[in-house]
Amino acid sequence: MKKQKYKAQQNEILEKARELFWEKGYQGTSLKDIADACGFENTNVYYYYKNKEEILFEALRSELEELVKDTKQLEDDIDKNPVEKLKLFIDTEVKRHLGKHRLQGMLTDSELSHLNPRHRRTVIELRNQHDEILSQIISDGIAQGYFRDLDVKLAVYTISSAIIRSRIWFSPKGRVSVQEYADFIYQFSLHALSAGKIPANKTIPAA
Amino acid sequence: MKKQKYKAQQNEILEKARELFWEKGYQGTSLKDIADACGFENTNVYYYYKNKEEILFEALRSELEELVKDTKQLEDDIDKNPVEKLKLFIDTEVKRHLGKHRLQGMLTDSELSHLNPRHRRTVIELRNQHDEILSQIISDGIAQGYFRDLDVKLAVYTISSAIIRSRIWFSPKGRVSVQEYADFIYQFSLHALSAGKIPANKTIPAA
Amino acid sequence: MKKQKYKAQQNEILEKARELFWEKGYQGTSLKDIADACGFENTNVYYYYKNKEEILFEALRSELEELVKDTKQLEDDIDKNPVEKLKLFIDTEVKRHLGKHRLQGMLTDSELSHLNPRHRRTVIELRNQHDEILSQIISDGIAQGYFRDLDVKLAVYTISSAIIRSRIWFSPKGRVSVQEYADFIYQFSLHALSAGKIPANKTIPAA
Amino acid sequence: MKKQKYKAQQNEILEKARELFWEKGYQGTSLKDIADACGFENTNVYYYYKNKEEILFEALRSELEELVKDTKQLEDDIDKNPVEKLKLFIDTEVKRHLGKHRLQGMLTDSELSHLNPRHRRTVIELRNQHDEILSQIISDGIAQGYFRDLDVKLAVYTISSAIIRSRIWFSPKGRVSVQEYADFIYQFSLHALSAGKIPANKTIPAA
DNA sequence: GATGAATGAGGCTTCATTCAT
DNA sequence: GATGAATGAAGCCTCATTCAT
Repeated sequence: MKKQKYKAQQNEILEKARELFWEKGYQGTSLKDIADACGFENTNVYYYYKNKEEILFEALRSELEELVKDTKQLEDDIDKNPVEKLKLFIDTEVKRHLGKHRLQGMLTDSELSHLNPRHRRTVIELRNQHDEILSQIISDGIAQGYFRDLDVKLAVYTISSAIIRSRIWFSPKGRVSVQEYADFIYQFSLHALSAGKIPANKTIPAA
Repeated sequence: MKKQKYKAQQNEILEKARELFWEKGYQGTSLKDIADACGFENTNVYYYYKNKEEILFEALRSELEELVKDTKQLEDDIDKNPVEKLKLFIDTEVKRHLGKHRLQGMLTDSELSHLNPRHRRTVIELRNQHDEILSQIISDGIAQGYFRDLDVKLAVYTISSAIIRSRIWFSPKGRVSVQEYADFIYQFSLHALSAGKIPANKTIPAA
Repeated sequence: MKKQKYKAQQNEILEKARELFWEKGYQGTSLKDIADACGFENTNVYYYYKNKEEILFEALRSELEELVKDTKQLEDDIDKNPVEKLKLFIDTEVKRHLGKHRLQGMLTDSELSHLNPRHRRTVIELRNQHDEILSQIISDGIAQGYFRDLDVKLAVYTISSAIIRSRIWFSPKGRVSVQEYADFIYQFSLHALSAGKIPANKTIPAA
Repeated sequence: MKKQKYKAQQNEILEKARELFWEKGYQGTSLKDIADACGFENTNVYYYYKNKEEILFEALRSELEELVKDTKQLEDDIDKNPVEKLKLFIDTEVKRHLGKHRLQGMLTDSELSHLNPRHRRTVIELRNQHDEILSQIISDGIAQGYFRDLDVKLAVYTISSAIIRSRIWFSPKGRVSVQEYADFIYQFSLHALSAGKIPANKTIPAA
């Protein structure tokens, strides 16, 4: 039971750290910022984490794991066609990134350099797993004639970029809702990928 | 011309700073890093720039100005249709970002917060100018029936995101050349935007 | 009481800082000087004070408050005539400035410019309060015929100047004791102020 | 003739330095401040002075020499009695300090520590000479029965303090003119010094 | 479980000064 | 006579981290 409280504290630190890391970057966030957000002192953080780098690592790892978990199930779902899967994938991702319980992290780019080599490998491995899911969807889509024959890797990057960078300009109070944005990305990607013309059959979900 | 040497040094500092800012971020780059890259001491940088923030500002400003200058001419070009303009726009941008004389910056996102208010306004103004060019192309394309009726602003963000983030994974020595990547983005965007089916007339440039 | 130790450290820093500020001026005193005098490292000072300016402010504020507190009681004392009050005022001030627990500061002049506006206002307000006490004594003395009719403000400045600048040349081991000096200033001022001749009645304290 | 221009430049530097030293203190004034005030570059100052300390020394020395020169003549003037001399001395000093061609310096107190030992000795020697003049006037006054028997040294310090510190609060545009202030100090000092009552004979100059 | 107290590394910046031109 | 270019010392300050309690 003691351990539960310990874990809970760890999680609170992690959550606050994620918010701050996203807002101000890893270097722009001090341990004091994190501790302040949690309502205790600076030094208490060290009771829960070895150092700042470990917090970053846990933040990245846990977020990526959630992302992978959420989308992994699509891989083995044989009841859905690639277009449906694309829609679900994008929906899930966008909501993860922009929705109420928005992921705070995915700072995987520039912040990766602050990880020690072992941690860096772990995170990259997770990111690859994640990319692989979308990759598989697109490959299947091409094989089954839904999508045109294009460079799958580039397509994955392009779609991911749109989703990740949306955080920069998206405002929850803005003109566009999360669902609308998810639909937009879906439609945009679908048109971009689709073979010649978009088959107008009912297996293709409308936005 | 004594001043030329001064300007040259300023430019060298700017260039090195851009590389470092991109690699390690603004906060992750120390003045010592910049000075080391230039081969002189720390403090000599202050002979050329007032402070670190000014270096960031100049880095962002000059790059955005180049970008705007490069694409601005498309705005008034009445000999080209929106599809052609889209291709040229993407080509120019991708090459600027990934090509030999690659821009080092465009850190416009998280680093914007390190600018003082006046500088921030200037940079945002430039970025808006830049976005406006692509925005106009797409609007015209819709009006003229080339593109389907979609949210122009979101489309601009999406395409820009793909281009900007390409820096993260693109490697000059990789499988894909700059031109190939530019073509990919063009095709991807064209399919994403195009009205129902892509009109097969000769005014549409192939990749 | 954990807080007591904290306050004690703050006070030690303040005291050392005051000595150093007086000796070498605000700008001439580095944080390292202060820390060295306290026997710890540079950075530990920031555990107790926000920055150097705050130390200066506290030094000035606390000294002026002591001074005001010491002399404020004279204002409402109806059992003493202005001449007696003048003697007490000068006695108190001189001892504060030169005595065993000598004030280290009163650098109120040139150092005022290093305070931020809010702090500056506070210190000036205190200084005015202080001047007002002597001012009132002299005004009363004139009204009651003890002193000749002169410019009260100039008289306050003149007497204060003599007291404050005494620090520059006064040496505790010198020819003149603190009490002797206080007496001198009193006699000097009394002669300077007194109406025509010094009334030889017993209410006038000898030096 | 060449030398004249050199001297002229030296003097301009000195004058500007004095103004700045007085305004912001020795440490608060940078060589760039001085050079800016003179309209040339930083480094050019070294053509005229060995270093910053030498500028301070020259500033102090030249001012004190002027002061001494102005008042020295009083010493041997046998046509004036001590009271007249006191008036002239105070008049000269106050005008020097506050008048149109106001001395900029007399920073002799805290700034003395920035001088090297040799320079410090020179300045102190000059200051003593200066004090000696006033000292002699007062001594004579006592001997001749004009003044009461008091501690001459303390009297000199007290009067000097009033004059020097007047710079802190005196404003050329204020309520009190320079002449009025000089008169005030004279009257104040005269009353303070005078023997018993002020002899109402015509040898005593009115303010 | 958490705080108090202190430290050392490092960052940005200013500035007196030097040397070449 | 004056500027250009560069440096090294030093200053203020932040911050991750440690250790004792």
